[in-house]
Amino acid sequence: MNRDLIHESLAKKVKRKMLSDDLLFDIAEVFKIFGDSTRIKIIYALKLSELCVSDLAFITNSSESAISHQLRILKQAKLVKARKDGKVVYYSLKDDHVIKLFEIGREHAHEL
Amino acid sequence: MNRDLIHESLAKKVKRKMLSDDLLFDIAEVFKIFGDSTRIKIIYALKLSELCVSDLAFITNSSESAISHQLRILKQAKLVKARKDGKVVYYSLKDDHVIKLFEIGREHAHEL
DNA sequence: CTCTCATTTGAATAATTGTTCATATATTTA
DNA sequence: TAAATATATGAACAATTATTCAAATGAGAG
Repeated sequence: MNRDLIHESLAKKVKRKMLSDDLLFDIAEVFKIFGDSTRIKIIYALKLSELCVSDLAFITNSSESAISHQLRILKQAKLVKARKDGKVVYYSLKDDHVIKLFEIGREHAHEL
Repeated sequence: MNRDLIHESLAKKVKRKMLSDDLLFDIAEVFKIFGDSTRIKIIYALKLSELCVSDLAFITNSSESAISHQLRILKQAKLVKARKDGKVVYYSLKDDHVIKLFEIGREHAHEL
């Protein structure tokens, strides 16, 4: 790991220009949220309409518990917001940013 | 999992409009690639310059082996391309799409 | 041809993570 | 108040995955 650098000046220059580890970590975290089939399904469904947990369970063919766990993760990541009405909790996307990220991922997936 | 639907007609309508499981899976796969600190570091470094394995190891403070493993994943996902010159293999980003995705992730991370 | 160097590869390990199951909470209804 | 329903939660389990280490390629230099 500490051998001589092949392109010392270039490598050092790039290293200086790197974003902070913290920021790069946070960026990776954002993508990690999108990197799961169930969550991507939830996001796309919520792009179409505000929905409650059992709707999402039906739409994605998963259990209510699994959906609830994933919604918690999406909420913590500030990608979805919740609205409670009686026993039912309605979820929706937090902002258009989420849709934008989804669409670019979709474009790229389409290119494969 | 098979109880009555709360919003039957809405849920069925959304389910009909869902993208195919295969496509949604592929979209999640794309994001999964970006969802790792080491790979995000590699991507950002390659955004700044074409670099070889040991450059990347130095820049990201990882072992050459770890970088090589991750580069294989990035190459399989068609996010980077390789050019060999003697003993050295130079890596670079495959297209601007990668940068676009990175930048949107960065914007979102910034908002947290 | 042998030595060195850059990279790759495979197996092993450790850590993370998504789902399930059982149970808990909260709210409505009888 | 008790029963029913929608959602949430915690622990356990299985599966995935990133890194490390040792060894193998592959290419240039002596």
